[in-house]
Amino acid sequence: MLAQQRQAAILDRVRAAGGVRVTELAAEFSVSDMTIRRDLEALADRGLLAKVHGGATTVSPGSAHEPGFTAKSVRERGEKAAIAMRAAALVSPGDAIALSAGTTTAELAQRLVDVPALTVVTNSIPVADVFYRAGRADQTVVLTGGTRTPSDALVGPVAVAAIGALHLDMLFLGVHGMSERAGYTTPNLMEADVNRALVEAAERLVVLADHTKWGTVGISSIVPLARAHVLITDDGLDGAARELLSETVPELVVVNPQ
Amino acid sequence: MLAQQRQAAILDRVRAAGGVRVTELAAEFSVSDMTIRRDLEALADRGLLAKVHGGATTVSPGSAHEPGFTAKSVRERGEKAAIAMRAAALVSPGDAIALSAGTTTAELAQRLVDVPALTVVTNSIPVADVFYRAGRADQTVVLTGGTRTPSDALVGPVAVAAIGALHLDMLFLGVHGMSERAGYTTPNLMEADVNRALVEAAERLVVLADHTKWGTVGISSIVPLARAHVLITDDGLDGAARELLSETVPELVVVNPQ
DNA sequence: GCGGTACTGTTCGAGTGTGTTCGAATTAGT
DNA sequence: ACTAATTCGAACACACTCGAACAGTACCGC
Repeated sequence: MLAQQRQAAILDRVRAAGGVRVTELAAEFSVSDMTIRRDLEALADRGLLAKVHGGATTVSPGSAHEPGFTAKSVRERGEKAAIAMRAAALVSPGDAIALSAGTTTAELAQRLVDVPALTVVTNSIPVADVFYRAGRADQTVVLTGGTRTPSDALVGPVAVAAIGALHLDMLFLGVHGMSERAGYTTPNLMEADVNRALVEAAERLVVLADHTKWGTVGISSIVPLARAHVLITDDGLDGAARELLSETVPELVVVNPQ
Repeated sequence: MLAQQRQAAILDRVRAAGGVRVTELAAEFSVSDMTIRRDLEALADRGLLAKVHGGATTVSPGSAHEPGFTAKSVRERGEKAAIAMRAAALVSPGDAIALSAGTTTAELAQRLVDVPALTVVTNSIPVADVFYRAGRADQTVVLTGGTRTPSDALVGPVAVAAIGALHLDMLFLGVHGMSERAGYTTPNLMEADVNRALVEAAERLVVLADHTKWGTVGISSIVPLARAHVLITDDGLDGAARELLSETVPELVVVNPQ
């Protein structure tokens, strides 16, 4: 494989998943850690991604509000991966599902590309990209319309209207915060609108939220905690929160990242 | 084997695999590395691939197979540029316009990123990308929803419905073929639907078509020739066609590339 | 025959990419 | 707060790749 191709592939992965680890990439491409570091450095020099300890993340251009991909997000990748893995188990061949925008759902998308006859609706360009690149003829990917946010989500009345005409088996919703009072929240008003439309369009709501989301409150509420049918989180969640959630959400799934 | 044939074969391989190594090709065609390098250089000079250390890759890894992107199309690049330049002159600050999918409209998009307060509706991910990368706060870019075609256009009922709710000053429509009998055509049934919806949503229709489109008939008609308010083409168009078009289309603009 | 042109192969010094080692820096665990 | 485990980047060695220059071959028109 050419160095150039490897770098392009790395960039794709960063864009799709929000972050990558050096060791992961080294194993995947069968090269040394040093080579991956040099690739990341080259890409970072061109401003295409941001190097952080342990790997790299997408460069978040001036989006101070969006709790963007900092070094932290690379560390949390293990948790997100575990959550995504568990969520993927809920999907069966032939299902029609929706995926919201977010790094966790992008991670989930990568684990769903092999599910036969899947229909996927999403407002996230990176998520749509994951399926598109897989190029399976038996899968249908519908991108909602709308205007683009800094995090590559499509929002606005066009997106809401497009979703309103659809009906789906299941929605996998990635959120930026969850709390007892505010429910599931996001830092973007328009994105909350779209997410609410997705919730309405889906039979079942599966929320994906690692433990760091607990206590975080974004400016805009999507739906109350109890509206989710399933909440998948990780075991970093403290006991009190776990108890509260297990009483509020019909099905609370706590995964153990390794 | 002729050098020409070898270069064509190399191009095929690059397109199919996304990238090739010099040493691989040298072994396959039983020629020296130097010869392969010279082939790659010749192809790169024509913009058909990108040379990288160790081999070559497709010029834009990610954007899929452009139809008939042969050596000929390089000459057409100047024509497309001239057409796009002329089309850009029709746009004023504050306009709300639509751009269909296609290479010519993508070219036009690049010339519109500096127009203040522009609102752009498009079903082409690459076109949306052009504006998004420019990142002007005073411009609004709306991507229609839908499923993705191999040429990165969004099509289907979702796209048609999204467009149905919008009203625009002007549509710039790139077509794959035009003929007296079939009108403006495209090779993709679903894309024709979307294009027709765009035509309905726009006050004025500006068709962009270089002279090679004349006589080409795609499987699906969009609208008759006379439906366009303006047709912009280049001076490679033969006299008979030019006469016919000038009698059919309200305004025929023939640009001169260079 | 001759000269011209296009294509190819060889040689060689410079450039580029990769893996390894190792000490410093950062992070995780208790 | 301290220690153990990762991770980082600089430096080096090695292999591969590059392009320029030169030389050889084949084909063409005259």
